[in-house]
Amino acid sequence: MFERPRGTRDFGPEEMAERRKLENLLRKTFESYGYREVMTPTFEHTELFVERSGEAILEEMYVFRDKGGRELALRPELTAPVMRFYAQEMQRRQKPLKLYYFGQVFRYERPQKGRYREFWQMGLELIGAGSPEATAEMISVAYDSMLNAGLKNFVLRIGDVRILKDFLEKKGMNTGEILRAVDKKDDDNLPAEVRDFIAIDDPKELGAYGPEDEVIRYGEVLDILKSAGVEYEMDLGIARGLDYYTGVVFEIDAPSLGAEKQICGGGEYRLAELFGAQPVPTSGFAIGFDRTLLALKKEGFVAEVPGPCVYIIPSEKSIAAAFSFSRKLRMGGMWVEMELGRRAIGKALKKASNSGARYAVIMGEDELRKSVLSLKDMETGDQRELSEDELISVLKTARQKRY
RNA sequence: GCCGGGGUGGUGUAGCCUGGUAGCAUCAGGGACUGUGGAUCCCUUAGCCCGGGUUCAAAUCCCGGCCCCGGCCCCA
Repeated sequence: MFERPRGTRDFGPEEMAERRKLENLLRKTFESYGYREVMTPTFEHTELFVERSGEAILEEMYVFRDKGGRELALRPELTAPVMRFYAQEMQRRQKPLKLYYFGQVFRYERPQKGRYREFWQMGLELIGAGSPEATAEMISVAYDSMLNAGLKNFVLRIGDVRILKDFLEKKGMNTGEILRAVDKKDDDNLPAEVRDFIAIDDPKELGAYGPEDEVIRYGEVLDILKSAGVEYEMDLGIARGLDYYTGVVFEIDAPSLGAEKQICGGGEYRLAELFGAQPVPTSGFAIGFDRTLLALKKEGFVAEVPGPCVYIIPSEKSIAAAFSFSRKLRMGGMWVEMELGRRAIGKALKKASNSGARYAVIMGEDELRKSVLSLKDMETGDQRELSEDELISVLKTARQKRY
């Protein structure tokens, strides 16, 4: 027997129903804000990701050399590919350009709950709009995504790395170590003044800090969101690892997930230049699809498993007729199952019942003699004999109601 | 990369400490029920993660590997 490679998963029909349901809820939210989907390759030149994130990520990527000697990597994230796509082919599109994506990404890390080597991200890039309202809107897409997905227990935190870094620089403490401790809220390893700074929870108290224009922008973003009813916490301790974030940043946590609780992260960044495009204000975020689903399932998220509209049970003599009748119904868009195992009627009805079928149609010897079909309502148990046309109209009505 | 827990039919589990016939439930297939479903009863298929060691004998004890789970590190 073969085993799955470490950190990968198989998804059965029930799980796929859940995944598609969440995917559709998120897509609808993104599209309600005018984002349009793009897709990029699953692998890229390794250099693309190194350029974006630094040499260190080589350790955490699936990298390989192809037969032509090219250095390639399975994508570990989608912002760089999308920005590469933008730089290459979409620079002259009308701004703001709103792009979203959904796809799997790969990271060579030690798997644990909510952390896999192949996982899915849905995210967006807002290109060519840097106003406070643009950023506020981008954040509210993420917030609404969680609301529309039905997630109850989540926390949106909003910070600003430009203000944070300005503060730390002025104190001469802008080191990676401090940044990590800040990001982790590791109070024991933080100087008191840093602790006090990241504890500020009202933008009005930022007057004494700088840069002034950024403090104003940050406050505006927060005001807009607040007046729109978006619930958030101010958190200047969000460092978001990378250098290319330029201003407002945010994260969403699902506390129920434990160690791997971050389900969304993003902010304002500068990346276009890195890929050879004209400088353009950009922001975006990525939702960890799998973690979001895990959090939802802890709250009872389920995908309804639909059953067929009709289950058709032929006798041996009516197989051909049943086959073509089934096809006729399917052409009308109906979900139709025909008994394929030549089971006795009792067994076939049990099958029909287990499949969740609304109706069963029996095309047996008796029906054949009388030139009728028997329609059995699987919920009430009622059964009556109808002509083919009558049956079709009953099924069409039922379908409009429920299917 | 580090620390800890675990891996028994498709699924969920008992057995492991104290070595000696792998048990239960569920699902699936079939039958009781020769034209009427969800009940009941019966039958069948199917299992000790992999490799090595100790032993007369290993699911059980020991070592290594693989995989899963919780945490640390990392987290674009």
